[in-house]
Amino acid sequence: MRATIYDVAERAKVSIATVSRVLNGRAKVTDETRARVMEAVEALNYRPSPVARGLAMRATSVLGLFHQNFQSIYAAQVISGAESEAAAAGYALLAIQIEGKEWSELMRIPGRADGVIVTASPDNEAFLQALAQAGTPTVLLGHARQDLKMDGVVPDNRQGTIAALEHLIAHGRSKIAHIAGPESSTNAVEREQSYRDTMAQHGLPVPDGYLQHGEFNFVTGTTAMERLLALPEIPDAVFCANDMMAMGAMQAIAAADLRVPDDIAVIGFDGLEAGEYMTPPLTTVFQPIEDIGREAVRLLLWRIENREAPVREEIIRTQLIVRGSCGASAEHENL
Amino acid sequence: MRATIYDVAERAKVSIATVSRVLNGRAKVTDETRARVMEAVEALNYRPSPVARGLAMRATSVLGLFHQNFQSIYAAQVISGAESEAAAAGYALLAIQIEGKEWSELMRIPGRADGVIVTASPDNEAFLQALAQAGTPTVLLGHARQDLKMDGVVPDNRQGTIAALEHLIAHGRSKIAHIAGPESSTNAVEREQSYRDTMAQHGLPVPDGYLQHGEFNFVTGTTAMERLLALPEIPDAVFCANDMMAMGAMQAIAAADLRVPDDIAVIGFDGLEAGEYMTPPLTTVFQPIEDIGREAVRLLLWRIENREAPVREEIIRTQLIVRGSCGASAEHENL
DNA sequence: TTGTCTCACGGAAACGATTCTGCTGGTGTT
DNA sequence: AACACCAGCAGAATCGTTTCCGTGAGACAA
Repeated sequence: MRATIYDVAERAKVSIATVSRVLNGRAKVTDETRARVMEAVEALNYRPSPVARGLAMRATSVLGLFHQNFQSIYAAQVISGAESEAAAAGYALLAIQIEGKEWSELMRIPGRADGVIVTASPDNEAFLQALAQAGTPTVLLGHARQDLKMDGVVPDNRQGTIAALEHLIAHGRSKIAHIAGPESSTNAVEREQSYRDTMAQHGLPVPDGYLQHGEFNFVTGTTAMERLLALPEIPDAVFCANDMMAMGAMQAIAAADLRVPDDIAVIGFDGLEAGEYMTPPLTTVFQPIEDIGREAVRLLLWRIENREAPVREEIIRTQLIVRGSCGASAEHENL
Repeated sequence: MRATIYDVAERAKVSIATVSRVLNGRAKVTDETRARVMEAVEALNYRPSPVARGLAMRATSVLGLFHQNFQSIYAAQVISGAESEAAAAGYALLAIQIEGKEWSELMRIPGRADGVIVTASPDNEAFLQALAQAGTPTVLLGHARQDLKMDGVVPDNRQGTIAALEHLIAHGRSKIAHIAGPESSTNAVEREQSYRDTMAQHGLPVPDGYLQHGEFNFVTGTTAMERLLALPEIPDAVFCANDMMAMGAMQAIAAADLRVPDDIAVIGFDGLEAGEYMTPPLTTVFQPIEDIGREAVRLLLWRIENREAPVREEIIRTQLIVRGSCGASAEHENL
């Protein structure tokens, strides 16, 4: 079996309290005793039990990350950023997919973690309520919630959407459609609303059918675009709520023997690496997804230390990256 | 604070032992006492502490998943499959990126988990040795290791590679290049070796430069393809060690004003959804990545129950999916 | 009635850490 | 020489469970 603190104490001829002190450096210990303890630790290959420590300290050094499901490059990047940041602070990361689980099932996690990060979504409301009631420190991937005392990390969807649309408008497009994401995504909802607002503000119409919905993946981008292409008046630009759908849309446009950007301009949202290598390269609203994961962890760790501090919301800036697919890249300008 | 088992016992007027019995159903309890206990549990919103339980039972109901890094759709799918399967069995999943960490740092995880899944790689050797020495139940994403008593889950790289190459050969291609993955991936190494073997077996040459290496992502697929296109004799087919690089290669081919599959046939490996929607659709060796994650968890849970059983290796079958990019799709045949 | 057996349940000892409290012996002051 | 003081360490309580062992009460046979 694994060596325990008792084994170490016995070998070093000290009490377990002293072993603990040496390992945590929380109190004065003679150099000589320290050396004896360290020797025993090495010899026995001792590693403190995180579980026992967790019980004694009422803290697990574990964070939980909840997201609808993990089968996307978006989720992968959030996890990657969050895990790096957590590990750097000595925390481990539990990854949990929300989809297909009852909230009561999800509530078995808080007992294992010191805090959790949860993607905001109307679907999660019951779960969030339970978390709030349990007093689990929680950071939302989405807007902060004063009522639940939960902090938030959220990309600037509105600003990003406005940048994309105004860029299209400035370059002469006016029949601009939108392929939105699912209603379960607060980001998608916000981008959709910003699309409506911005179009209205510029006096541009949103004809029937110009607002299509997808599921943030390639194939629903394609099918949504196909619906747009079946409209009586085909749009001259499409703003997509994420890059995967934008790539799917480009595929549908090519399949219809139309050209991007000449016939239809396309702009995505995310800034995925793959978009850069499309033909033409995808213009996109970049959001640093890994940084969002990192920032969520930072905020959560801060919250764990400052339980009573007022709710915080971190807004992550987005940035329009102009490439070929919107018909206004540097190369195009030079033609 | 959270209610403990003592609070429940007090309210139900029973001992904590009885509360434990009721909750775990391990012994006979009167219906009447059971009801009293359950009432108290509800009223106090009691949830047993997984940490205390873990200490008492010497089991955490947590599994660890280690992978080089999580910034790929491949990693996302492994995590997704593993998490689903683990959750179904009542386990939670810790996700840990190996890259950038010392093995001693990684060894802080085993104490938190009942077992771990690790992607096999020469880079991880020291870590694997430490895991074996610690006696942590371990399943490799790769070949089983008799010497370390670790089970393995591995796709049939050889069979998949042979299927892809023989398909190309059967359709008249003979100047077949290979874009391999990094040496840190045992899957990549196996595919590369199988490529050499199969080419040799068919008496086909592998000229200088026909073997290029990438890093399993889009951009290195593009650059590797560019190197192939700069060769004195351009290949008439490229077999890529994964789909992302294959898509990158197609991009490079298009940029050189050559046509897929007419000038150069392309086959990938993975079966990613996105490949289906390329132009032309990507022919690929499909491997069920999520199932690999699932199977690894199943194997690990079995191993935890059967510590002394002989080492097992699960081989996951791959399947060639013929689409447009190899020049032999059904549509093409019908021309 | 007495003894035996079984069924429900209570008591208490783990599990492996942290940490509060208090003891001991050496140093410094007067 | 007497005392206070402090540094360094040991003892023991504690965290919240599970589970072994034991006990009292009731059922049943003798």
